[in-house]
Amino acid sequence: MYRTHTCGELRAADTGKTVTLAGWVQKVRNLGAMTFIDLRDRYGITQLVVEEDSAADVRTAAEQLGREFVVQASGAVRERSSKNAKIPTGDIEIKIMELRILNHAGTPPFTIEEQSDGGDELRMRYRYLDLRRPPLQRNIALRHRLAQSVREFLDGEGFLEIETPFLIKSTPEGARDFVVPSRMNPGEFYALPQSPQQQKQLLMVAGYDRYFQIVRCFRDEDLRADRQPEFTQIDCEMAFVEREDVLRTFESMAKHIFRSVRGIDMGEVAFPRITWHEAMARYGCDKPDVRFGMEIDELTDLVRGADFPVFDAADYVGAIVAEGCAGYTRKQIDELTEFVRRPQIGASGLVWVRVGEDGAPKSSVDKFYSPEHLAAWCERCGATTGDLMLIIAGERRRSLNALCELRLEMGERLGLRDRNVFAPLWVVDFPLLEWDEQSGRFFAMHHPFTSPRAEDVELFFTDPARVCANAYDFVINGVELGGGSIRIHDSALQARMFEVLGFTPQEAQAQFGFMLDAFRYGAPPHGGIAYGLDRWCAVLGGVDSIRDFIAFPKNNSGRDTMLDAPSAVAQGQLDELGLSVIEN
RNA sequence: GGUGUGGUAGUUCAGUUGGUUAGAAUACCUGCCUGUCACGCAGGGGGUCGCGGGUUCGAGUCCCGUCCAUACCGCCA
Repeated sequence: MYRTHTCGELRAADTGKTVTLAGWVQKVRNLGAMTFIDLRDRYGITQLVVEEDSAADVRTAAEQLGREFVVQASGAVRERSSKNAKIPTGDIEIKIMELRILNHAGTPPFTIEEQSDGGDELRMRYRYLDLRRPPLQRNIALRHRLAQSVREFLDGEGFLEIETPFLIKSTPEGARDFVVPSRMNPGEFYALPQSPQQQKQLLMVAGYDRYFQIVRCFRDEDLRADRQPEFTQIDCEMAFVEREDVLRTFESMAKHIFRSVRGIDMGEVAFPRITWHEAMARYGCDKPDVRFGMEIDELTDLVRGADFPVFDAADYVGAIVAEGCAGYTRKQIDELTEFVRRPQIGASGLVWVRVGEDGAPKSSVDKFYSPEHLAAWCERCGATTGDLMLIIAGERRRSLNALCELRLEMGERLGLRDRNVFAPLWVVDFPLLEWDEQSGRFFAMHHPFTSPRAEDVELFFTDPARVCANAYDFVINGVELGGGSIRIHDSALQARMFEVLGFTPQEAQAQFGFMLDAFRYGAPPHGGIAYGLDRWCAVLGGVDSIRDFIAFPKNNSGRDTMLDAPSAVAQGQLDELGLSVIEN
């Protein structure tokens, strides 16, 4: 037996026990006649002591120790003469009677501590060392608890966890597929699933009316802090349900998760819902952070005809009000102007109105607008004494996006985005289709199996651009944690969808024939949702990046720097697959 | 594909207007030390300043190119 206890569990009550611990040497403090060794495992740190009266072989072994050596130590638990309140085991130490070096270790390239001194790149290359650090261990444990909590809840609701294949068929819609060449079928390729969408719908046809899977998904697109080429979905689907059933079920799941992972009781009240159009108008984006107000108000109708060319030329003028910010200095406002003019935000400028102590508004456009004008704007936006109104004008979509970013920035500056506050929200009634100028065709905003709202089905055959989808996104704190829809289960409606998307019936049959066939044999009404497990982790952990919750993530270029993947393969492998690589 | 930021000791970083032998902290090595827990004290070793080119009497510093990392935009049904 390598150990009787872990390094995190011994307390003063264990005094006198003879124990054996095993772990990694965190630190050796040699004071001459006595040596203290901090022994670490994932449960904690326990102090070991070697003294002058210790056996010679113990003292010899202790002298050889270096950081991250793997050792086994036996001895008696005793109370410390000077206690350490910083660690849970700080009241005791182990007087070593036997010390066995189980393995030597080279000096690690960075310190294995709460706060490491290693940069991202280095820690990624030595991920197994980074994973020894307590913050990462906590993250990985949080991920585990989340997954357990999900299984617990869904199992209780009668969902079956069913595995679906990773080697499937490539489809041209949506994100790029990772493709896998087939040796037995030269010149042909599998694709890795972007999600098990089709399979889960087929499971509904197959009668498994409540399905879920915690499943890896793959998308060959560029990465972000919250996007990895392989990521994990909590994929769920239900049959014989309407939107309301799905929202209610998964609202309960969200509450269950918060309770079991964070100990937060979100109460009985239903999560707020907002339509997509409303979200765009009030927050400028489809995943609003509703931890704070500062909503957008449109001023377009109030600003026309005052010979201010910028506003007259704009097809949209909108504003947010930063409460109590009338005292912002020229420098601070210049900073905000710089912020909204950054290319990725793309506003051309920022107009401000300050409401002074006397209640009189002053603005950067006083030349063009009377105090009455400004007062009308203030009334529209609800700006009162001490407030700062920030106005952006231009093309509608772009200006709303800029206002959205500005709102988030101001929320951050004003401390309104507390990481321990969670504001969940359903965004519903997304447009079904998006017109793409470049290719001159519609694309499904969600995916081509998304059903129109019942009331829009007729419109779908006459004016598809105006149709709303029976789709919903789950958003917390401005992060899209999941999305889903009620699916099409009617083959005529599905055929119409492919027609609108510009597929000929032959193309639709070639790509999705198995779905269309299946729908001819009794598809029940069904719908579902898929959550990003990694993003759930990040939100619950209060951080922006999902990488710290993935044991072995990819870097920004999609590389695994530890494995050095992707990499070239041997010519023989290529020959077998009937592939050749073009050098450039 | 694009924009911003960064790349100097094992590591985290500083490095002025282009000017002597490129510094600090930490880690590492050696010695001393009986209550440390960021142990302390004394000493020591450690550098292709990402790479290539250019300007210059002289480049870590300026210019061009390139690679890598990172955040974002495009992209992500």
